[in-house]
Amino acid sequence: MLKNMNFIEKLRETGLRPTKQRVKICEILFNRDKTFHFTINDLAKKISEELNEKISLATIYNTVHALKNKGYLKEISINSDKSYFDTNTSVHHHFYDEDTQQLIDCDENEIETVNVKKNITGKKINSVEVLVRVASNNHNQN
Amino acid sequence: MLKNMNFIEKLRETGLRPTKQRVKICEILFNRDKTFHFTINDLAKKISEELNEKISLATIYNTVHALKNKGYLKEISINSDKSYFDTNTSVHHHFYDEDTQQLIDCDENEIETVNVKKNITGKKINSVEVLVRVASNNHNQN
DNA sequence: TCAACAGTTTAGAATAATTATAATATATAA
DNA sequence: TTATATATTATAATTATTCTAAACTGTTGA
Repeated sequence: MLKNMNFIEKLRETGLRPTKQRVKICEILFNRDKTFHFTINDLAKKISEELNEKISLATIYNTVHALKNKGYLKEISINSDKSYFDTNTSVHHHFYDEDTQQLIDCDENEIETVNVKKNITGKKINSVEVLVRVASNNHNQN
Repeated sequence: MLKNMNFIEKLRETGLRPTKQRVKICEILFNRDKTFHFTINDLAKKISEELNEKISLATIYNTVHALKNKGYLKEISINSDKSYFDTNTSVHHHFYDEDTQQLIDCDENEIETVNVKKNITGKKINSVEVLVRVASNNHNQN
């Protein structure tokens, strides 16, 4: 998925026009070794730091949503006040460090398969994900 | 926890002044058999339906947060765009129906104990919760 | 190559959810 | 019952996100 390279082709393949802005954003998001967890705000900051030119906030929102809709990004809700995106789009689990408010990916094999016994009639399960909240001291654990 | 009754005493016990508004809100939230999942908006609507007098939105926010801080409510993040509260404050799991956007509680025994193998050094685990997303058809499963 | 069109970007306005403010009101302790 | 601390309220402010409409750009095909 969009790793290391030629984002122009990658974007085109999925029907997203490879505009200058989209390509730049892809470079920032996907030209890295490990998963990147970010908020729109983080991303906007990174863009203005690493790039010379500015990209409008509206475009950042649009692009992130376009990438999300094409399956290149995944949205994760932890806090009501922040929306995180994750470049790791597989079904996987997370640790959330309540001290630093950081998200940490958790490999499938680091949490034993979750056995769900309940069934909602007429519905099928789309995903089963675990959130492990950690902190160094006695925090309020909401 | 604040079930069935005398909310005046209950509130006082935890250092929350039992004002008229807080007692009313407690009655709406906790005078019920099953768990109540709601957004601030849901609650505001319910208040204006079931009560004659109005309670200001600011008060509703303040009260919900006060109740949350005292451990009477739990906040749950599913969508970035909605913040749910839950009158069931125990560590427990949820089903989320993506068709209806409804939260459904899941008893501890309906999901087998989750075995977390990973450790974050220097941190202790506060909670381990599972979110099972369900839908009737092939939905986008973000 | 280039014109035409559809899709995209942009600044700024609009909206929605939440929080802050400051005046008024209320609960509680003495 | 009075003084004081705390709560409520309407409204303003703030924040995150989405909308809008004009200007711009990528792509297609003549």
